[in-house]
Amino acid sequence: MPLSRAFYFQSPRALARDLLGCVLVSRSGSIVTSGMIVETEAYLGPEDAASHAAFRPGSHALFYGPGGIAYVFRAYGMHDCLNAIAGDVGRAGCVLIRAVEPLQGAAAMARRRGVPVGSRRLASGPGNLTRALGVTRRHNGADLTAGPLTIEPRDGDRAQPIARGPRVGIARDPGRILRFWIAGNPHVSRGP
DNA sequence: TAGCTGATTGACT
DNA sequence: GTCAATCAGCTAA
Repeated sequence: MPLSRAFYFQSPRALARDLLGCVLVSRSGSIVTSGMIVETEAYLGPEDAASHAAFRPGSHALFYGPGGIAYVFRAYGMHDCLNAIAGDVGRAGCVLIRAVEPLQGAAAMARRRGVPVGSRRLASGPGNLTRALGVTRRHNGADLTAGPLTIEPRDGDRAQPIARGPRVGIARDPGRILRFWIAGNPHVSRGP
Protein backbone atom coordinates (compact mmCIF):
# COMPACT_ATOMS: atom_id res chain seq x y z
CA MET A 1 0.00 0.00 0.00
CA PRO A 2 1.48 3.35 -1.04
CA LEU A 3 1.69 6.19 1.44
CA SER A 4 -1.59 8.09 1.79
CA ARG A 5 -2.08 11.59 0.46
CA ALA A 6 -2.26 12.88 4.04
CA PHE A 7 1.35 11.84 4.58
CA TYR A 8 2.45 14.52 2.13
CA PHE A 9 0.43 17.27 3.83
CA GLN A 10 3.33 18.50 5.95
CA SER A 11 6.21 20.92 5.57
CA PRO A 12 8.90 20.05 3.01
CA ARG A 13 11.48 19.90 5.79
CA ALA A 14 9.45 17.38 7.83
CA LEU A 15 8.54 15.38 4.74
CA ALA A 16 12.20 15.16 3.66
CA ARG A 17 13.01 13.54 7.01
CA ASP A 18 9.97 11.25 6.98
CA LEU A 19 10.71 9.98 3.48
CA LEU A 20 14.08 8.59 4.54
CA GLY A 21 13.76 4.83 4.80
CA CYS A 22 10.59 4.71 2.70
CA VAL A 23 10.56 2.69 -0.50
CA LEU A 24 10.28 4.23 -3.95
CA VAL A 25 8.60 1.81 -6.37
CA SER A 26 8.59 2.16 -10.15
CA ARG A 27 6.55 -0.11 -12.45
CA SER A 28 7.38 -0.07 -16.13
CA GLY A 29 5.40 -2.73 -17.95
CA SER A 30 6.19 -6.01 -16.22
CA ILE A 31 9.44 -4.67 -14.76
CA VAL A 32 9.25 -3.56 -11.13
CA THR A 33 12.16 -1.71 -9.59
CA SER A 34 12.32 -0.29 -6.09
CA GLY A 35 14.77 1.21 -3.66
CA MET A 36 14.89 2.58 -0.13
CA ILE A 37 15.20 6.35 0.01
CA VAL A 38 18.48 7.22 1.72
CA GLU A 39 18.99 10.88 0.76
CA THR A 40 16.60 13.83 0.28
CA GLU A 41 16.61 17.61 0.08
CA ALA A 42 13.78 19.99 0.96
CA TYR A 43 12.80 22.91 -1.26
CA LEU A 44 10.44 25.52 0.09
CA GLY A 45 8.21 28.10 -1.55
CA PRO A 46 9.10 31.45 -3.13
CA GLU A 47 11.00 32.50 0.01
CA ASP A 48 13.59 29.82 -0.87
CA ALA A 49 15.70 31.25 -3.72
CA ALA A 50 16.91 27.78 -4.71
CA SER A 51 13.41 26.39 -5.11
CA HIS A 52 11.95 26.14 -8.58
CA ALA A 53 8.80 27.55 -7.04
CA ALA A 54 10.72 30.83 -6.81
CA PHE A 55 11.97 31.10 -10.38
CA ARG A 56 10.31 28.54 -12.63
CA PRO A 57 6.75 29.72 -13.32
CA GLY A 58 6.08 26.61 -15.40
CA SER A 59 6.18 24.52 -12.26
CA HIS A 60 3.89 26.73 -10.17
CA ALA A 61 0.73 24.74 -10.82
CA LEU A 62 2.40 21.61 -9.46
CA PHE A 63 4.16 23.29 -6.54
CA TYR A 64 0.98 24.88 -5.25
CA GLY A 65 -1.16 21.81 -5.88
CA PRO A 66 -1.82 19.00 -3.39
CA GLY A 67 1.08 16.94 -2.04
CA GLY A 68 1.86 13.46 -3.25
CA ILE A 69 2.45 14.46 -6.87
CA ALA A 70 5.69 13.83 -8.76
CA TYR A 71 7.60 16.81 -10.14
CA VAL A 72 10.27 15.79 -12.65
CA PHE A 73 12.55 18.33 -14.29
CA ARG A 74 15.56 18.12 -16.56
CA ALA A 75 18.82 19.65 -15.40
CA TYR A 76 21.89 20.28 -17.51
CA GLY A 77 20.08 18.95 -20.55
CA MET A 78 20.59 15.31 -19.68
CA HIS A 79 19.60 14.50 -16.12
CA ASP A 80 16.07 14.11 -14.84
CA CYS A 81 15.48 14.78 -11.15
CA LEU A 82 12.54 13.43 -9.15
CA ASN A 83 10.69 15.44 -6.51
CA ALA A 84 7.64 14.76 -4.36
CA ILE A 85 5.32 17.72 -3.88
CA ALA A 86 4.74 18.54 -0.21
CA GLY A 87 1.93 20.33 1.60
CA ASP A 88 -1.72 21.06 0.95
CA VAL A 89 -3.20 23.05 -1.95
CA GLY A 90 -1.89 26.61 -1.86
CA ARG A 91 1.33 25.72 -0.08
CA ALA A 92 4.44 25.53 -2.27
CA GLY A 93 7.23 23.11 -1.51
CA CYS A 94 8.73 19.80 -2.53
CA VAL A 95 11.31 17.19 -1.61
CA LEU A 96 14.06 16.19 -4.02
CA ILE A 97 14.89 12.48 -3.83
CA ARG A 98 18.65 12.29 -4.36
CA ALA A 99 19.54 8.64 -3.71
CA VAL A 100 18.02 5.22 -3.04
CA GLU A 101 19.43 1.85 -1.99
CA PRO A 102 18.34 -0.75 -4.59
CA LEU A 103 15.90 -3.38 -3.36
CA GLN A 104 13.81 -4.96 -6.12
CA GLY A 105 14.92 -5.25 -9.75
CA ALA A 106 18.57 -4.45 -9.18
CA ALA A 107 19.43 -6.29 -12.38
CA ALA A 108 17.06 -4.10 -14.42
CA MET A 109 18.48 -0.98 -12.81
CA ALA A 110 22.03 -2.05 -13.55
CA ARG A 111 21.05 -2.67 -17.18
CA ARG A 112 19.54 0.82 -17.48
CA ARG A 113 22.58 2.38 -15.84
CA GLY A 114 25.25 0.33 -17.56
CA VAL A 115 27.01 -0.54 -14.30
CA PRO A 116 27.55 -3.90 -12.54
CA VAL A 117 24.78 -5.26 -10.31
CA GLY A 118 25.48 -4.36 -6.72
CA SER A 119 27.38 -1.20 -7.56
CA ARG A 120 26.99 1.45 -4.89
CA ARG A 121 26.56 4.03 -7.61
CA LEU A 122 23.49 2.28 -9.04
CA ALA A 123 21.12 5.01 -7.82
CA SER A 124 23.29 7.41 -5.83
CA GLY A 125 22.59 10.88 -7.17
CA PRO A 126 19.42 12.44 -8.56
CA GLY A 127 20.31 11.79 -12.19
CA ASN A 128 21.41 8.22 -11.54
CA LEU A 129 18.33 7.46 -9.51
CA THR A 130 15.87 8.49 -12.20
CA ARG A 131 17.75 6.56 -14.86
CA ALA A 132 17.94 3.44 -12.70
CA LEU A 133 14.20 3.52 -11.98
CA GLY A 134 13.23 4.54 -15.50
CA VAL A 135 11.75 7.87 -14.36
CA THR A 136 11.49 10.51 -17.07
CA ARG A 137 9.77 13.83 -17.61
CA ARG A 138 6.71 11.84 -18.69
CA HIS A 139 6.20 11.16 -14.98
CA ASN A 140 5.89 14.89 -14.29
CA GLY A 141 2.55 15.43 -12.56
CA ALA A 142 2.04 11.72 -11.83
CA ASP A 143 0.21 10.74 -8.66
CA LEU A 144 2.55 9.12 -6.13
CA THR A 145 -0.32 7.53 -4.21
CA ALA A 146 -1.55 5.56 -7.22
CA GLY A 147 0.15 4.85 -10.50
CA PRO A 148 3.34 3.54 -12.04
CA LEU A 149 5.40 5.49 -9.50
CA THR A 150 4.61 5.20 -5.78
CA ILE A 151 6.27 5.58 -2.40
CA GLU A 152 5.60 2.97 0.27
CA PRO A 153 6.13 3.13 4.05
CA ARG A 154 9.41 1.97 5.48
CA ASP A 155 9.78 -1.63 6.61
CA GLY A 156 8.97 -1.97 10.28
CA ASP A 157 9.53 0.90 12.63
CA ARG A 158 13.25 0.68 13.14
CA ALA A 159 14.66 4.12 13.70
CA GLN A 160 17.20 5.34 11.18
CA PRO A 161 20.14 7.50 12.26
CA ILE A 162 19.56 10.69 10.28
CA ALA A 163 22.27 13.18 9.40
CA ARG A 164 21.70 16.68 8.01
CA GLY A 165 23.68 19.30 6.16
CA PRO A 166 23.59 22.02 3.50
CA ARG A 167 22.11 21.26 0.10
CA VAL A 168 24.38 20.19 -2.73
CA GLY A 169 24.94 21.64 -6.18
CA ILE A 170 22.66 24.64 -6.01
CA ALA A 171 23.68 28.09 -7.20
CA ARG A 172 21.24 30.13 -5.11
CA ASP A 173 20.87 30.36 -1.37
CA PRO A 174 23.39 27.73 -0.26
CA GLY A 175 23.86 27.32 3.46
CA ARG A 176 20.30 26.37 4.38
CA ILE A 177 20.39 23.07 6.25
CA LEU A 178 17.76 21.25 4.22
CA ARG A 179 19.53 18.08 3.13
CA PHE A 180 18.91 14.84 5.00
CA TRP A 181 20.42 11.40 4.62
CA ILE A 182 20.72 8.12 6.49
CA ALA A 183 24.00 8.30 8.38
CA GLY A 184 26.56 5.78 7.28
CA ASN A 185 24.57 4.44 4.34
CA PRO A 186 26.98 3.71 1.45
CA HIS A 187 24.38 4.52 -1.23
CA VAL A 188 24.22 8.22 -0.36
CA SER A 189 25.56 10.33 -3.23
CA ARG A 190 28.97 11.86 -2.90
CA GLY A 191 29.18 15.46 -1.82
CA PRO A 192 30.34 18.42 -3.91
C1' DT B 1 14.85 33.15 -33.54
C1' DA B 2 19.08 33.20 -30.91
C1' DG B 3 21.26 32.99 -26.63
C1' DC B 4 21.58 31.69 -21.86
C1' DT B 5 21.31 28.90 -17.65
C1' DG B 6 21.21 24.90 -14.57
C1' DA B 7 18.74 20.98 -7.83
C1' DT B 8 24.69 16.65 -12.73
C1' DT B 9 27.66 13.10 -14.11
C1' DG B 10 31.66 10.78 -15.68
C1' DA B 11 35.93 10.92 -18.09
C1' DC B 12 40.19 12.77 -17.96
C1' DT B 13 44.84 15.30 -16.15
C1' DG C 1 41.44 19.13 -9.61
C1' DT C 2 39.12 20.52 -14.62
C1' DC C 3 35.72 20.16 -18.25
C1' DA C 4 32.40 18.70 -21.88
C1' DA C 5 27.88 16.73 -22.86
C1' DT C 6 23.08 18.46 -24.00
C1' DC C 7 18.06 20.52 -23.77
C1' DA C 8 13.63 22.68 -21.69
C1' DG C 9 12.16 26.90 -20.79
C1' DC C 10 13.07 31.33 -20.11
C1' DT C 11 14.55 36.12 -21.93
C1' DA C 12 15.61 39.70 -25.36
C1' DA C 13 14.81 41.26 -29.74
